[in-house]
Amino acid sequence: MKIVFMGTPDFSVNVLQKIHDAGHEIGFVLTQPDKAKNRGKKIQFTPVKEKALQLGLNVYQPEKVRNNAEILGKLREYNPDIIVVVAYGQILPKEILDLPKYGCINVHASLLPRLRGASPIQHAIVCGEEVTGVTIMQMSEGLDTGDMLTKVSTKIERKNASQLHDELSVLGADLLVETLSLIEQGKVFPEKQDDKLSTYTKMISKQDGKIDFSNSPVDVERLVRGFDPWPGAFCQYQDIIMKIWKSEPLEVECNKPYGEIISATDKGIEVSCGGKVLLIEEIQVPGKKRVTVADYLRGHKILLGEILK
RNA sequence: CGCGGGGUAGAGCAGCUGGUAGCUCGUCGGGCUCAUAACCCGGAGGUCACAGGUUCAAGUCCUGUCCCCGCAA
Repeated sequence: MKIVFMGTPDFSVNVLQKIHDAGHEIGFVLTQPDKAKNRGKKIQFTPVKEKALQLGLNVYQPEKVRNNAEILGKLREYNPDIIVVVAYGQILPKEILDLPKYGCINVHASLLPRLRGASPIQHAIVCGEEVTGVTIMQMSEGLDTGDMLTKVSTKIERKNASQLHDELSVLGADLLVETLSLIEQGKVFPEKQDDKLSTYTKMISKQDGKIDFSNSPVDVERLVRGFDPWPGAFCQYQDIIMKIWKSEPLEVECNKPYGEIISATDKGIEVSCGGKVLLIEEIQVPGKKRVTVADYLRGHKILLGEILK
């Protein structure tokens, strides 16, 4: 098929690669404009741009696709059979959605209609879902509201966001390629989403990683896992920010003030949390790398009775 | 040139105003013990990121480079 690809972050890269590997013709690629990022504010290409250039594809990076005559012109000129959108980061106007023969399809990292929106992977974990997956849908004007074409699911178990992200990226890429051939053969059967069952996820901000020790240890552990590697779950110990990367909820009653440090051994830091106990096993302080609590204790002290907040 | 912390034994850290490196753990050997992540004795292990410079002498001061990380975006 003649395809135009739109995507931006790492999650999209696998999909682009596999479409290419499957032998489809990719007319060009749209990705977000390069931005000054990270330490030093260096201009960085988006992951999709990196991959597209490596594959020898044309790349365009419009600030806005809406009301963009140039992009619309290029699309009309190329006349793709279908547009594949994976975490592009811009809302497509109706004139683009309706342009290709098969319209626009989107790879979304959740089992729709659950977890629509910007951060389905992280929130699948944070919200305590047991199963999540990828849905390929026909795009419509609403946010992740289009008809569903195909799905694949996986158990979350104790995966963190990074692991789940990588897994869903691969599953999604394979599913998309499969879906493309189903579309070609006319074998897809669009299914409407039941809006009553829908949930939405908003964009994550740094502050969302702040731990509230009045919540249950199970919830806190999910936050830790769901926000690994970004933005990370954190709290304050004395005057430093302490990130928590691994933890374990303990089924132990505890009536100490929320956040109070009960013990600190090579096994971890036990902290009062929502009436029970959370065992903190891996931490990070500013300027340093992630370390196990055992390692941290080799060179630092953790004062019992201090309150994490 | 966004702000800042850091690179010292396998791991985590200390080392003040310069004088050939120390702590905890691990590791190896021995001892004690019914036994141990316990305890005792002893040992190995470090070009102090890299390259220059200042100095009688630099991990410790100066300059440059590389790498890691927190914040901010």
